[in-house]
Amino acid sequence: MMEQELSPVDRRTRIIETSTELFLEKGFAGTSMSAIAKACGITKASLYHHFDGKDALFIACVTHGYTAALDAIEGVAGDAELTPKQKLSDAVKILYDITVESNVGRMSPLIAEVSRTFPNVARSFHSEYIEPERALLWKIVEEGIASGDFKPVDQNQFAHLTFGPMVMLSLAREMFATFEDLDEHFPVDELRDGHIGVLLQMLGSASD
Amino acid sequence: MMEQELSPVDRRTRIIETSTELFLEKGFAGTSMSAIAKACGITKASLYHHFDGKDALFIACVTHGYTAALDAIEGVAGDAELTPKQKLSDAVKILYDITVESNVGRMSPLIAEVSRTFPNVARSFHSEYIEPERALLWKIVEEGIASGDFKPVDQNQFAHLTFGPMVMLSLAREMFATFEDLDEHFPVDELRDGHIGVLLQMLGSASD
DNA sequence: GTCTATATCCTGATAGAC
DNA sequence: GTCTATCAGGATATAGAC
Repeated sequence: MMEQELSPVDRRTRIIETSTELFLEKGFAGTSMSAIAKACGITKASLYHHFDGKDALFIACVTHGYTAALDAIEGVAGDAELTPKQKLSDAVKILYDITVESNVGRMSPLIAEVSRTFPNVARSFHSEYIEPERALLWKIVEEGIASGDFKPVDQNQFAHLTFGPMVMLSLAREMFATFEDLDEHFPVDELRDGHIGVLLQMLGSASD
Repeated sequence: MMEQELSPVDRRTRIIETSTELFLEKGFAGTSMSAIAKACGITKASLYHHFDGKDALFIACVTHGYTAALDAIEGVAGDAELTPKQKLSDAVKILYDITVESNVGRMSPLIAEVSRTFPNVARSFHSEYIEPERALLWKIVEEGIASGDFKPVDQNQFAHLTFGPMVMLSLAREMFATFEDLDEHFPVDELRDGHIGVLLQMLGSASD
């Protein structure tokens, strides 16, 4: 099968995905437009045809994938077939996937890097991604409290203890990405499942 | 009082502290040697007299402060006057201080940024800082388990749930450093105290 | 130890042909 | 939309006087 011609939007998406990889590897300032162009197989001038500049490209990278990630959690939160306990368990599993594995989730150190230079990037990351994510999770907990499945907890405290471990795991796996024994030091599935157990215990819904 | 002459080692320390601030603000690649020299009130050439290059300076910044941070926790872990519960509570408080407020703790996004370029920096951060920190905390928990004050828990799981929230808090406060309502979104003391409560609950030592 | 001056390379970004 | 060629500025790093 021969190489398919790409539509403009697909080509833009390809550039975004390629440059996101590079940003994640070398940081924002450490990734040059030349390097991105080369990785995309085009010249710098062509790259500048698609994006107004490095800042605009970076912002596109950060924004890309917000909705897909949020939709995944929304799918669980809105599933009428599931009990609150199942919803929470499934939602946290998806959040681990998003935070630890996906590009959106792995972006946090990059946001920190540019937070002073592009405060608006941090703002949008917070309002368009972090806040909706927290709200979706909290919706599940609130429902469980209302139905009597969960006992009342403080919202900020619960978010702190839910997102904290998975964010650290994501950060640690970026920091120590070159370790050959990364999975031994930071095993995602094992830590995630134990974490879910503790959260259900907190909500007074520990054992079956 | 007139400006005191600085010893060579103090001058080096001053450069390290000044450049650490800049690295934290703009990242590694985003901070130039010119900017560092200017902030230190010397020229680039003088800066290169003290450090072999940007890499060496950065590594000095990361390494600087390991011991001071670890000594603080060791002081609590070794205090014979305290009960295991008090030790744990005090240690976590100190860990919050270190992780959220101190330069060493705030370095994580920087390590992530350079993790592929300088894998040895990540290695040393892990072996000289992260691992000793985990070991000191675990020593407290083990003692509590041995004395019957705490019930047995899994080491990795406990570390995941202890360090996770504080690391995320540190990262979030870096990411959203420009927010005027930062303390409202991420209040350190409140989240920390609630977190300690949950940890003690996990260890079966919840209420007095 | 600090300076001025400079070397060398790479950066983000653009002009204009095809 | 992609290319070659080019710009002005900034990057790391060094040479050599004081």
